Amino acid sequence: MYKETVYSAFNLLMHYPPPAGAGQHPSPQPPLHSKASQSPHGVPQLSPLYEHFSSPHPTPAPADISQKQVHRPLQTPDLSGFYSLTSGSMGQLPHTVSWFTHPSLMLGSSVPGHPAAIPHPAIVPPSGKQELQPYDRSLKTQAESKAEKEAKKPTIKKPLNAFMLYMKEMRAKVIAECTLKESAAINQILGRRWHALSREEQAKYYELARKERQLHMQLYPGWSARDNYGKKKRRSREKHQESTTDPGSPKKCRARFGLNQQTDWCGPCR
DNA sequence: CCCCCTTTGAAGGAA
DNA sequence: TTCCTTCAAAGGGGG
Repeated sequence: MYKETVYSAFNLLMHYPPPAGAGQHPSPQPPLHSKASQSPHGVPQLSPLYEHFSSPHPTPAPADISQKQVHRPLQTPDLSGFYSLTSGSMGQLPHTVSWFTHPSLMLGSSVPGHPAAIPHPAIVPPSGKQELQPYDRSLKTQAESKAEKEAKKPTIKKPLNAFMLYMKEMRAKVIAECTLKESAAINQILGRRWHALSREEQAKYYELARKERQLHMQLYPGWSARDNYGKKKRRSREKHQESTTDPGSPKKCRARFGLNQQTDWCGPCR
């Protein structure tokens, strides 16, 4: 059933491409959920994409989809459109960064008892593991059961941003080139390469990320990034404090030295 | 077993 | 409006 929702959302997007000019600027796209009105590049923000989901398309607006999307009629997936989008209009991005393969958006059937029921990769149990066999439930209080039920609620992951999509695509290549395996080191390289990309090249990923966010919002209308706060164990605040000797990340370093985050290199961190 | 590291960007809350 | 915090992915390292 979820698949149909994905296909529907996908078809929706195919019918309602980004506004004219979208994707021509590599600047981050306007937040779909909110608030900021200016991109880090200083490029005027595009209008919210919700506008493109209004009539005349018969598909209900996001607010209408809430809680009722599973009842939407099945739509035939338009795979030709999908492939043309990912390998054509979106450049040479591999399918690994497509909506259908991106774990946070790749949906499986979650219909209970359905023979083909496959858990949704984006909706993962908090532990990421299968549940153990229940022990004596009679020993649990109602409050405990409630708390446990709450804790076991599946997690809907955040949609990937442009850089995350870029990382997903380029990681294997960097690993092959550098024979490195540590993700921290790989990510540093990817961060530098990201800044070395032209705006046109980055635009592909910003556009893809925008569509990811849009589809995510379609699929989970009431979802908030805040929902996942606290689900990860975080390191102590003390460790987050910057030391005077450690230059920190290039981002922080640029901020400290008053450099442009988008165009300036951070010498000490390079 | 599970958190840390490391990156950028999005989002939300506080000031 | 600005600043800060958290979380998305990834997988080796280390407690």
